[in-house]
Amino acid sequence: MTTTTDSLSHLNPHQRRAVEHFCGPLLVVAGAGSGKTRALTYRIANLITEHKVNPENILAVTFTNKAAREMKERIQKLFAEQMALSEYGERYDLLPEYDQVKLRSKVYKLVIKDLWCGTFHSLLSRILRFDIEKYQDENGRAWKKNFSIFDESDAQSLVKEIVTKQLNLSDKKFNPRSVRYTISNAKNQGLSPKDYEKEEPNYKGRVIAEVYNCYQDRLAANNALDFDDLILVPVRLFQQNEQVLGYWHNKFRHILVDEYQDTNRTQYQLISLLATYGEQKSHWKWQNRSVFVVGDADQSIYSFRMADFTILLDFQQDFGDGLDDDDTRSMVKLEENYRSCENILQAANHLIENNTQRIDKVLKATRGEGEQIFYFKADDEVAEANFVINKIRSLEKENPDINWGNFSILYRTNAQSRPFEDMLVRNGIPYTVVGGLKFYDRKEIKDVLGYLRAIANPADTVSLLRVINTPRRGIGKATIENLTNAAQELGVSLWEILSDETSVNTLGGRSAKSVNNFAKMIGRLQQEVENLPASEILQTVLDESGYVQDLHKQGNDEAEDRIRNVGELYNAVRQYEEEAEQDASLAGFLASTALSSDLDNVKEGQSAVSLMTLHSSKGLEFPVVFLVGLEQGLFPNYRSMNDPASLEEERRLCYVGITRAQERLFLSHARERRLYGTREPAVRSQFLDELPRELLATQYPRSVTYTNTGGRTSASYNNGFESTSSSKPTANVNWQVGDKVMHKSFGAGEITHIFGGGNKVSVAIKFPGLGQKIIDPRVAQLQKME
DNA sequence: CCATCCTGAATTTTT
DNA sequence: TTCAGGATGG
Ligand SMILES: Nc1ncnc2c1ncn2[C@@H]1O[C@H](COP(=O)(O)OP(=O)(O)OP(=O)(O)O)[C@@H](O)[C@H]1O
Repeated sequence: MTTTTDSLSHLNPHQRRAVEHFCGPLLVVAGAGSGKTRALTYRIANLITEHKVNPENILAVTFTNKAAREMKERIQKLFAEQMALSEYGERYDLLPEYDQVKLRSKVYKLVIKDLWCGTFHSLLSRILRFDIEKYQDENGRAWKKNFSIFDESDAQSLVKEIVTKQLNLSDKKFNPRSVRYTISNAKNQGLSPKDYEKEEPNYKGRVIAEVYNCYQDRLAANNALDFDDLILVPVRLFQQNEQVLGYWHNKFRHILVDEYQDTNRTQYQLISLLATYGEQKSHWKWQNRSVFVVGDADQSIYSFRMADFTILLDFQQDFGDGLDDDDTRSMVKLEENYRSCENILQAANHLIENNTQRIDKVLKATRGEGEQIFYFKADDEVAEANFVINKIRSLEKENPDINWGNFSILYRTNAQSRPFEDMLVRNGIPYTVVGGLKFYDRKEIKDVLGYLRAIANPADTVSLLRVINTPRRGIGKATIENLTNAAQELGVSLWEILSDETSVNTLGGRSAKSVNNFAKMIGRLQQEVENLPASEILQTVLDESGYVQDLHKQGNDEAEDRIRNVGELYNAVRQYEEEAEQDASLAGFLASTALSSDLDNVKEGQSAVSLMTLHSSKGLEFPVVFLVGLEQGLFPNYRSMNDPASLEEERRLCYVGITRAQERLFLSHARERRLYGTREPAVRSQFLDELPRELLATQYPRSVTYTNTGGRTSASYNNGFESTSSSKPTANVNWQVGDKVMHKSFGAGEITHIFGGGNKVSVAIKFPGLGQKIIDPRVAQLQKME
């Protein structure tokens, strides 16, 4: 028995059909947790072993870099397991560590290295490093292969500058953020500035088209692309250059796309071009070629970024045989859920049925009923956090085989993480927040990357301006303006002025010397970019720019932090060089930083509670999930409540959240929430009412935790649907030294002393991280923990 | 040229 | 509440 058939035993018959699919189009549709991603992963392995497909002919698109990494690891493991049997006649996990490593690295060289597996953005940036110089846009703009990738804040600053400085418009009327958003949407629909103007033939439309046009000019002048270009440029390039398309069409014989419901029109076009060579359907050739997509329309949650789940619904017509479900050979449905306990699954299924824009699906449970879903109503966001962290503590304590990494807290907006973080810190529980401020978005990191970008891509004026006087070198606004103006007058890049000593001497005034020194440093490194490894370039930048020195001089905690972060960046470069699958160049590293998301830092198996938005949680799973902030206006978000389609997307988001849970699900909301510093009353989310009541518990069926001897449980655990009176002092309890207690604002602690007796008791409690406090249990709300 | 204080806007979601 | 960007004064 070969291992392929062995691994097929990890699949149900429908999955197996998907996995064994060889040529032609195939759509796998199924609800959450039905093993779509697993099917896709196994199919890659199966193509290679059973059908002898060369890994370099496979293109696998995932939604996040993390998903790509995990998929590659999974495939690596599958092959290592297979080779362990064939070469050692032994199960992989029984081999000594040394042989495991040897096998893994062998598999890496043989299979993984050549596999093109990543997000649309990272895969296409790789393609562009090869071929972008063959591209020209409709205005003759062109790019070189050392292009920079501008992140969202670069893009927004550019738009702002164009609106206010170049076109002298009011940024009140043309808010740079929303203009940038509009441009981004246009690009994601494949519209050029001219196309956009045709679509919006009014004043505003004309202005935005004008900004868009200038924006593209500026990008090109900087030899830079934004995120949207990474998709759009390849599509245009493929459309205008048959040879280039031919090369990639020929290379990628088998294309696989995960989370297909969240692709947009340009991404779809790209897949379509690669798979069909842009030919009419009647000319398509499927010999040794396939398109395999998996998705779930009910989990489409990225329409704000122009994702369009009708692309998934249309797959059968676009690529498939278009036959109905009973006769089709180009679609497989998976109907068993392997992730969640039945209660959780039922709640999710019930909720999503409230959507009208959907096709009904079957999703059956394979796991037991599980515990009831627990619903909690808190007084405010602090009490909500308190509830969640208490629960986490007690579950962790009760179950020896549960660790912090099994918990996740999911919310609608990043801003909600704060109270949970505070409470986790207080309790000394390790946690990771995904999203919010990304590592590569920190000021010090962006500064240092600014140097690297200016070195890799001299045309990158944005980066040059960022670092020319960071740290301060006495190059002021006036000087910079002089230099920039000169560049503009001459129609050359800023760098061409900077790098010419004479020009700088003429224009630079008193700071000419500083400018020349700066330019020499950058120039020297530009010469070395081809010869030196990226880490060495970074090291030189750090030594010569004075950046770290300047931080040392500041000497405060914040500066210390920054220095450490810069050190982290150095490690990241080193790691990149070591793993350097493909493109070990500085430009390659810079691309990876621009495209990295915060999720990528969350390593499997690290024992820390995860906090993230519902959007970030897509595709993940956790034994215990807390879905928090279920309030009207927050979730569903008020910006989505007036439009039925948007409301349905919010509901899908809720569906995604619920279906992340494997064993336990806790839902919570607050009656009052701080917003911009003021307290606002909050109403429970309609989504709570859309769940089947009988599945929700508001108090524990088996009284495990939190029961006071005095009978009544703490106020918040009463009939949760009624309003609760929760500021009730603690009931009469016999306190003892050593008791573990929970305080409303200080969190968990342990009693170290008892003072007085009878009615006049006060207790000393030691709170981790807060020290010892003396508290009157009749005033404070104190709960005894089992 | 640079540090500090003050004002007003911001929170939907992200590759 | 937090933070970026502008005004102000050294
Ligand atoms: N045939 C199977 N037998 C047992 N467990 C399975 C099987 N297929 C998948 N699983 C498990 O079920 C869980 C969900 O699988 P997977 O992530 O592939 O589902 P999915 O459909 O991609 O989910 P989502 O829609 O949420 O992205 C995983 O833990 C996976 O290991």
